[in-house]
Amino acid sequence: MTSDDTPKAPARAVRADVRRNRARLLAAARETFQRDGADASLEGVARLAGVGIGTLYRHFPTRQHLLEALLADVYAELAAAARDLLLSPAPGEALMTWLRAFISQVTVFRGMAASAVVSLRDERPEPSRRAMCEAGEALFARAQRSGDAPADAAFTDVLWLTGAIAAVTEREPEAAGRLLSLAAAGMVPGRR
Amino acid sequence: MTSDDTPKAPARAVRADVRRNRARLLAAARETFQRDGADASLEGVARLAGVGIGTLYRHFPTRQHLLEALLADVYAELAAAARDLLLSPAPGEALMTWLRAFISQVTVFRGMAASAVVSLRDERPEPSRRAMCEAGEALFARAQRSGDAPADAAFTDVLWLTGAIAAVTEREPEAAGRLLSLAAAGMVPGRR
DNA sequence: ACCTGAACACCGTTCAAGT
DNA sequence: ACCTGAACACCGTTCAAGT
Repeated sequence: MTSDDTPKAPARAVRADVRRNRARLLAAARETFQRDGADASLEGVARLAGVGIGTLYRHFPTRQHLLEALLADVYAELAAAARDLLLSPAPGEALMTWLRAFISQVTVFRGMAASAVVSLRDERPEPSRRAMCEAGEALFARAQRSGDAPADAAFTDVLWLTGAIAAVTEREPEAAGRLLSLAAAGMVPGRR
Repeated sequence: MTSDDTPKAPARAVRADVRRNRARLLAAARETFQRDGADASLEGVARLAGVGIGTLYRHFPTRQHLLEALLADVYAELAAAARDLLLSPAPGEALMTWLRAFISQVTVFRGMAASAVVSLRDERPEPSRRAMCEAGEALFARAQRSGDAPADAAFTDVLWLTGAIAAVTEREPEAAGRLLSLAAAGMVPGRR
C-alpha cells in the first residue's frame, strides 16, 4: 500500500520463493487428493511438493485452508460459468445447468464437496466464493422472476442443498443427477 | 437353530457377560458421541464402558459397526412411526412428518447422519434398516398414489436426499426444516 | 471363549535450530 | 523472513498373555 517503492526493499527474491512454494503445495495437494481423497496425509503432500511439513503448515494452518485454496479456483470458474449462462434464454434451464456444473466441479476428488459445504457456511467473504455466490444469485433471481424458481426460497439454501447432494453422492454422477432432479422437481410438490 | 436344547451347553453365563459388555459399550458410545461427536476417541468409550479397548474391537470391528448398532434402535423407532403414519388421512402430510422425524432422529449427535447415509447405501439387508425402509416405502407409495409425490421417483433416492440434508445441517433444526421444505416443494419446479 | 492392555504404527502439529 | 525436520502428542488397531 506504499505509494513510493523505494529501492530499500529487497523482498522480491524471497517473495518469489514463497509464491513458488505455495504453487507447488497446491499442485501437490491437488494431485494427492485426487488419488487418495481429501483425508490424505499432509506429510505426503509436503514431500511431493518438495518442501518441509512446517512450510505446508506455514502456508495453510489447517487442512480446510488448503482445501479452500483449491476450491477458490473452482469457484472462480463457476462464477464465470454463471455469468455466461445469464445470457442464455431459458432461466430455469440455465439454473439447472449451473447447478449440475457446481456438483461436477466440486466432486473432483473424494471429500471435496464436504469441504465446499463447510466453506459455503463460513461467514467471512473470501473473494472467489463471494464472486461465485453473486453470479449464481443473479442466475437464481432471474429464474425466480420468470416463475421457474420459488419466490420465497433463498439462494444460499439452494446452493447448500446442492452441496449436500454433491457431498453424499461424491463420485457417482448418475446418482448426483437423480438426486438433483428430485430436489429440483420436488419430493412432495405442492408443499410450502 | 437347534431344535433340541440339550443341557450340555454351559454357554449361558458367558453369554450374559458378553451381552452386558455389548450393552455397556453401546450406552457408553451413545453418551460419548452425544458429548464429543461420532469421531470421539474409542479408547474413551471403552473406558466409560469399563472394558478394555480390545473388547470394544471384538464387538465392533470398525467405528461404523458401532454407529450402525446405535442407528438400529433409531431405525426401529422410525419403522414404527411410519406404520402409525400410514393410518393418518393425508398422505403427503404424513410423508413430510415422517421425513422430518427421520432428520430429527438421525441428528442426535454430530456425525450420526453421515453414518446413516453410509448405512443406507450398504447393500446387505440389516433387519431394522430393512424394516424402516419397507415401512417408509409404503408411506411414500401411498403419497405417490394420491398424487402428492412424483410417480417416477424412487423411495431410496427420497431417503438418500433427506439423509443428505440431515448430514449437512446436523444440529441446526431450523436450517434442516428449510432445506427439507425446499427439496419437498422443488428448487426448480416443473423440471423433469 | 472371552477379556486385557501393552506395544506398534501412523499421523497431525509444533518449535528450536538453521539459512 | 522463511524453511526444515526432529520431537511430541495422540489415536487406531493388533495380539500375546491371562482368566
